[in-house]
Amino acid sequence: MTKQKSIILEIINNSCEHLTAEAVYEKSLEKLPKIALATVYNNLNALTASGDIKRINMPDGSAHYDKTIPHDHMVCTVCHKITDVSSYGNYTDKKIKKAYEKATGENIIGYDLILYHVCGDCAKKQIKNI
Amino acid sequence: MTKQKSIILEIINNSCEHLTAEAVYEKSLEKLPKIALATVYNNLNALTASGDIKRINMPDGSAHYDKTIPHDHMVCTVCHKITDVSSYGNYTDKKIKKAYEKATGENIIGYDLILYHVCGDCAKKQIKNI
DNA sequence: ATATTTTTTAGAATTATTCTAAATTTTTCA
DNA sequence: TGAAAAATTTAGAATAATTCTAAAAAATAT
Repeated sequence: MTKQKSIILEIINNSCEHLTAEAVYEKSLEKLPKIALATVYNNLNALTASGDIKRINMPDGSAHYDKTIPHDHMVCTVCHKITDVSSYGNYTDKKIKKAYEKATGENIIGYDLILYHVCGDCAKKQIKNI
Repeated sequence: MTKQKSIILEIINNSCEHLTAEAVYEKSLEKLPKIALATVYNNLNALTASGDIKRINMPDGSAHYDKTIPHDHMVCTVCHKITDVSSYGNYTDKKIKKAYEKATGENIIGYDLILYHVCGDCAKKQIKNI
């Protein structure tokens, strides 16, 4: 575990946002002004492979990095804002896994779920434009 | 609806695979030897925007295009093979929407679900390697 | 403490995708 | 129908995200 790697992990674990590689790079520059962008990519890949962080792929193809505390994402189809959604409180995740294990006969290790909605701000704007 | 557009739509609707833009381009060359890669990208974007096809973003960041008949995807975490999973037979999709509408208080328009498993072939190989 | 291995750095290279401007095709409607 | 307008296609240049390379630095093992 190098300085670079631990700072990158810390940045992701301390952020409430869903950072892109570029954004992680910019934040890491504040702590390590000499860090290379390639190092950020290396470590994001390594941390994703080891399961310490999670990569989420947005519908527009952009990659964001996230903590591993299990949760789902809800994306506004208009402005693309990402909101975290707990997948725990209601045990939905266990239900989903069970339903799909039954349907497929496979052992479901995990899943990624991205929900789509129109956020409050965009809904307001849409009403105005009618 | 141009020749190019309709051929691209046909390729995606007649394929059982999950084609990348490049793969769609190669298939379309068989029918239209002069088609430009940019035309393929233009039309994939247009068809996605109009809802005639669907773009799926794999965990490794690669984009694949798919028919719009609603279904989910199961990806092998070892070889990344994609398998279609019906989301209809068991009404799971309605249940998922309802559960998350209750949890978030939002109107859920839709969702993308990617399930992870280890496929039969990879499971066999893993056993051998122990 | 020295050798070996791993990681970092900086910049070049690659890949996927988008942009641009001219040519072509399609659509509009007089 | 046929000219004008609008939209699409083409080819290639441009861009952006990511990976690769080779040397330097840091970490780890002996």
